[in-house]
Amino acid sequence: MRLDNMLLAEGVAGPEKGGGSAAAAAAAAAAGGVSPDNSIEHSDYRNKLSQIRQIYHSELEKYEQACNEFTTHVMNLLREQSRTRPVSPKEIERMVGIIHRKFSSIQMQLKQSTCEAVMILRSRFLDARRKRRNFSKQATEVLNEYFYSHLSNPYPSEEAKEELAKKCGITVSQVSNWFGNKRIRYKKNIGKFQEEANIYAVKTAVSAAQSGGDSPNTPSSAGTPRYPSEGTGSQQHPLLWGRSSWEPPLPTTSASCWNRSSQELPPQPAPLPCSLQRPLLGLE
DNA sequence: AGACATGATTTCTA
DNA sequence: TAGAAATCATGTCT
Repeated sequence: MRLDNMLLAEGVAGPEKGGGSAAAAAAAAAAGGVSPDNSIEHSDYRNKLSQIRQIYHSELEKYEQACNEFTTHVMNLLREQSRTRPVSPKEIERMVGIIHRKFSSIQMQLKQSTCEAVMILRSRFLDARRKRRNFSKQATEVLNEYFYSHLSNPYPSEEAKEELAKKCGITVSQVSNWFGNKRIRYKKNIGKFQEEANIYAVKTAVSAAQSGGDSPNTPSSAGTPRYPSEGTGSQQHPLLWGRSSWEPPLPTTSASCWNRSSQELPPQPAPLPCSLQRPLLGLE
């Protein structure tokens, strides 16, 4: 029964019209992404689902036919036997019951394997990792601008995340993912990001100079040359992220760690690891 | 084809 | 429960 329900829900069993499209739409919605080529993948999903559906129905038909044929065959046999021995209606009923049970268990297997096929298709369709798309250049730019102009505390608030998400045309959780990835990758390899940081520092500085104020997305904080001083007033590199005392794997360059607690409290001028004593971003 | 980049997921922790 | 860290899976570049 559960298998039946599932096949019905997936549009494999049940009426042909629109079969699967609802499920595909639901799957697409669950996937969360609003990719431009969604319709392509959507139709791909539908095609595959209708393939499964076709196989399922043709197999089902075959089984039903075979079941009927076998039943009549057995009935004929019993009829023949009734000439030589008494065959009660009860016996006939029993035989038919056995045959039907056998065939329904075969049908069950068919349903089960169809369900599996649908699940695999669905998981492929839904698995966001499989359909990962890089963000647009403009979106990455917006995120990077925010990140580098908040280097001292790259933890956007919920509102900031929402605003960034809106600007970038992505979801809030994608923004969170992006910042999570960015923070960890930045910390792991600051050297590699210095050039990028410098570029955004210049950008922010230029746009600040042009607008004669803060850049629109960095209302309260300073851009990179002005950057890390967000709240600290310190000229030291105040990067102190990381909820636990994070130690850089290679304390060669101006390593840093962020402190989650620094989100709530204005960053303390405080105990920077010696590795933070040098200015960051190759601006020394 | 392989290396690297990057978005998403999983696991763990405070 | 948000974030760190590790890892996965795909995209992109050479």
